[in-house]
Amino acid sequence: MPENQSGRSDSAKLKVAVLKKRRDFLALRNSPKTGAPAFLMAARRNPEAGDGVRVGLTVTKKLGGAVQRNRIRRRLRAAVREVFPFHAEAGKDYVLIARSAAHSRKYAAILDDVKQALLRLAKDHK
RNA sequence: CCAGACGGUCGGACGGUCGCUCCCCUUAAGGGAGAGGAAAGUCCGGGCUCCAUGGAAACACGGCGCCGGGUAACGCCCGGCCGGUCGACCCCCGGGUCGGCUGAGGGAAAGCGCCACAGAGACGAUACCGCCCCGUUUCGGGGCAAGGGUGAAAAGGUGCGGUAAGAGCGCACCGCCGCGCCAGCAAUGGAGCGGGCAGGGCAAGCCCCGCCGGGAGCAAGACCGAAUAGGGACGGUGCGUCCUGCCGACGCUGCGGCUGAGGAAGGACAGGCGGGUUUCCGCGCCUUUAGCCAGCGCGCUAUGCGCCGUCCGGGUUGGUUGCUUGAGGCCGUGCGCGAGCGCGCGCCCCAGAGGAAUGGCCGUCCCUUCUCUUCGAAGGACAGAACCCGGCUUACAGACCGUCUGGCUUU
RNA sequence: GCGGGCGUAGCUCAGGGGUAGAGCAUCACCUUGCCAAGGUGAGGGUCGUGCGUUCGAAUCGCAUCGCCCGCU
Repeated sequence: MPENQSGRSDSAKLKVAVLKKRRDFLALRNSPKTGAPAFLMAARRNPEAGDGVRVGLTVTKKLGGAVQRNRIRRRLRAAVREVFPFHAEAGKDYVLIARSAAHSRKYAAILDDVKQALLRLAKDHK
């Protein structure tokens, strides 16, 4: 896999869990954010995340009907699955808020966006 | 062959790789299944579950409405009747036949209400322009409702006769009303006889008649139940009070006082009457008539608060279930014009998530658009299951099939 | 899942079968040295969309689109 060159090795992959509770999403509202053409990313250190990370997706009704929203959610989830195990910070909660460009932007570009956003958030937090 | 209308069917195909949800099997591996015709809107009808295990009637409210059939049921579907409209043909100008499309299509001799403007007159109404007769012909009296005009609608239509002019005044055809007859399960139709003809429209206005409907909805409902907090019972223990205090579903006195239709704080912290109303029958459950205060009587030796332990009840996050085998699909066959129904001991099992799976990338083919010489580039209609069925409605690129209509070509 | 409401002038709203209206805003004129206020007048409407009932629909019925709200 080329994605692990600047990140962890295969053996050190992080476990990625799903963020489910509404209060966890609300807690992320005032956390540091960074933007990308296809989404907005917020992160927050949370002991409940444990060794891995937890990720939640937000796709609002403003972005379209159920078909459009499903497609956006699936593309973002595929990107998260590829990038997060190697570049995310352990013990953190992440939330990605989708924007309308997530529907038509090239998948390779989204992969790069996710990676850059993770690096930016890690640097800001120091 | 092309175009249009209507109806029906389908609605991208195959493969590689990395993943997701469920099921099977398992040490691991592995195998199988995985969105729609509308899954949508939530407009109807049911199943299922709860509302206490109920029953009956009336009222209110809501819905439906030609007839027959289909169905678990329907406001759906099928067939028929009648009406409207379009086309073709027949034909004595009126009508008939066939075909397509279409109709929320009971009742206006139960009652109430509305019918603006225009117009002379608009609901059981009317004589403006007129027509005709008579008279002292600018005018008056009488007769008429055929013609003009208004209007959505003006008291049957057309023709002939008739008349002073007219009029169902008379006649023929059509329409209308009544009567029985025939055909049909019925809606309705047919011919006959009689009557010269009788005033409308709106019920998607109130309403009348007939029929139907108890309410809520899988976040229904059932089960298991952590930590913490809190409730109850019992036991132990410490302290306070017994000049007392406290309790009582004990009683009395006080036209006593204060508070009371609330405030503050905290909390998941148990609650109330019983289907929209009424009546009748029958039944279950809860509560004790606001509390505090003062005094008296009676009763009790305890009682209150804190801590510890055991048990019990409630039930939150959460988990399990309901949850997918069903008015099921396919094939064959019989009945029926059809919607559909029956049969086979025929074949099949076909999504079951819960911040919610069916996705990412790549290749070949099929379409569409662009460039148009190729190479090539972009894209794939409408749209995503959430308890399950039957319908309706709405959205939809393109392909195919059938019926009808029109055009062109050929024989 | 269940239920309710609203779409009318640029804005806020009346009108519930018979010619579409009010206030504010806009424009013009009067008034003033100028502006504001005031006065007079004018323009501005697919009544969200479609189909139907009716002689006639913003109004009645059905469907549809958009927005808002409540309960669980």
